[in-house]
Amino acid sequence: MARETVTSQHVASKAGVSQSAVSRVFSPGASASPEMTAKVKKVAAELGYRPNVLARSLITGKSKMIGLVVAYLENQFYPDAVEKLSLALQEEGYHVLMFMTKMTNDNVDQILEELLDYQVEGIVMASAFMSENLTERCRRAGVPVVFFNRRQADRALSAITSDNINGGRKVADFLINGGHQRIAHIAGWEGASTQRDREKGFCGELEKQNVPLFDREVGNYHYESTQQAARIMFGKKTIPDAVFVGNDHMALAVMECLRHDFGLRVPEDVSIVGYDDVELASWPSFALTTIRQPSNRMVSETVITLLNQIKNSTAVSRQVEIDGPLVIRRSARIPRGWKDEKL
Amino acid sequence: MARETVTSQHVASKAGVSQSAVSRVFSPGASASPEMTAKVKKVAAELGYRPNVLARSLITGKSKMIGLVVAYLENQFYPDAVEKLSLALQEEGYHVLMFMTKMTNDNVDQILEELLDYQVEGIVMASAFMSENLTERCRRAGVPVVFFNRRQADRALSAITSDNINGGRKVADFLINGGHQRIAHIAGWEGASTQRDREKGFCGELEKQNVPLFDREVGNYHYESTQQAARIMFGKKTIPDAVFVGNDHMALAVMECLRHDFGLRVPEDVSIVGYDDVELASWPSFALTTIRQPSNRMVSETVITLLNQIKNSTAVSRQVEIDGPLVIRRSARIPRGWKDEKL
DNA sequence: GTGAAAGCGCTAACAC
DNA sequence: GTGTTAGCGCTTTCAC
Repeated sequence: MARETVTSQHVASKAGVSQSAVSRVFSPGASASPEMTAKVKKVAAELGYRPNVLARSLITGKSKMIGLVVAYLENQFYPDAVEKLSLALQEEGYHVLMFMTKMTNDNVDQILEELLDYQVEGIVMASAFMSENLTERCRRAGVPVVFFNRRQADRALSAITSDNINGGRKVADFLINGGHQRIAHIAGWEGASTQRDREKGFCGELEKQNVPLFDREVGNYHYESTQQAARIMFGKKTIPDAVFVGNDHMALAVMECLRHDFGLRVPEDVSIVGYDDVELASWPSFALTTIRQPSNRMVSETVITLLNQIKNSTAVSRQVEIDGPLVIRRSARIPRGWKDEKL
Repeated sequence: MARETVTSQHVASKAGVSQSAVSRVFSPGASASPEMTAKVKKVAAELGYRPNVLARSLITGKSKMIGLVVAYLENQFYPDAVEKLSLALQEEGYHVLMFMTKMTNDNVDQILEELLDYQVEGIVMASAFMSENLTERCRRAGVPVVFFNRRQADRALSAITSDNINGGRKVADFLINGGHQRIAHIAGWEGASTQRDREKGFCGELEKQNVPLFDREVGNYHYESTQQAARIMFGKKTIPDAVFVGNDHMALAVMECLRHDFGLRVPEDVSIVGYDDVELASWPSFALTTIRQPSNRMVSETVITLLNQIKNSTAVSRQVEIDGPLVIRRSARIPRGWKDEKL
């Protein structure tokens, strides 16, 4: 396995032209005559030459790489988003340098330093948190950051989310109108803005309509912890007749637990509402009523925002909140005469 | 957002040392006195200097990047594997440049060229196919390729899979012993070695035990196509009493279809067996009997194989097949007196 | 142990 | 349009 790198110099010598001529032939904007182009491309093909992107990056200052930081792929919403994001960026000529991290911000800082070391032109943070210190570094390095499905307090940072507050509000209204008496909440990780906003909207609407929150547990976005939370909540003497769960992934865990551990029926005994509208939510076994997060639009807004900031360093940061509809299926009792437009 | 790059030269001037001294301080193996190290690190921290990995790569020939090509993240097995692979490579100081592709090999060739342009040190192909032409280019470029969950005909290429033939065989034996009379198969994409091997083992064992294959359809690893396949198979006058489905993702699609479209019970009316043992398979709603693909071991073998070939260019390619157990749950009738060891 | 100098493979002025 | 020249930011001889 001899690493026999073919350089532009090799092509140049063999074609009897200058090295920079070869460079021009492979540079989209540069000027080269048809004959030159033909001759060089021919020799390049023979030798199997392709420009070294790293060397190019060094000089242009454009690596054409985007750093993607993602915390966990367990929740189907993320693989789906990662796939779409990756394809969209490829479409634009960018490539994704991917980093996994844990939800807690232990090693995020280190990971981000590494990303910057690779001279990425932009960073997408999906379900991960970033310290003040780091955001400052990114700013100084001129590397724009877009948060996907998370807000940061810092308005100087771009963030693309669904309208989580309004989503939570919709769920509360829907459940109250469904005549539920004991409405509970199982929360995701409280460090996430997504969770805080959904709960804020949800509880705000309950309060507004003078309905107390019957019970509350935390599932931390994990299947096991969520089932444990459900076992505590439904192991009590009086149990909720409706639960708003912080996302679909947890909502499904709750449904599994209620049906199989407690023999409860959904929605006859308990109504369940989730958030995200992942693929699984539509499976007939679950038919989960949920708020849709429009991942297509979230991804395209992310790409637009990021590329805009990359290309135009004076571009201002954006906080985009995309409204998502309540998708009514069978996991929650439907209010009489309910019209979707009501929301 | 001024892109104010801090170079080793800046640090050198401010610290009053040579540029190469700064380089040495940041090069793991190089020799620098404690005082020098302290002085340089101090100034570097003040300036926020970090070495430019791209420039380093250009000279060392080591980009510390691994290309990962993945076809679809819909099947939970892959996000799980990608997460593990990414973490394992990060552990070893490598980073993942990720490319999404379509299952058909339309644009894989182009994507691979782009990967090579980025000077990746190795490539992991997960659920994607690679043309002869490209494998040759990778060989010439000295970039080792490891196939994950796919074999290639070319023995010069490394491949890590589970023992799919034996897995298929186990399923057939299990179903026959369960007293099933009409055993069918719903296949994944026939272009995948994984599919061919599983079916080969499955049909081979049926034949050996003189049991005919009752019916066969193709689901192409997609939810929709699989449900369509199931509708055809179960829309006939006589239907199977057992189906081996090409992977869990499809098996779950079949279960949903049987239960909700046909009102059939699993396993009382039809036994279902899948392949992979994804997280979902263990959910009580499905309790899917399946062959486990040990993703942890598959990932670690992938990393070992790849890094070994990177570090030692004379390292020979490996084809690793990891045996996975039959995980017996409730989706398929269990033979009387069945002992796991039998397999 | 440290500095000077060369050069990784390429792009981008600059003359012609 | 094309060749010449000068670097991008770094590692790596090579003297000292």
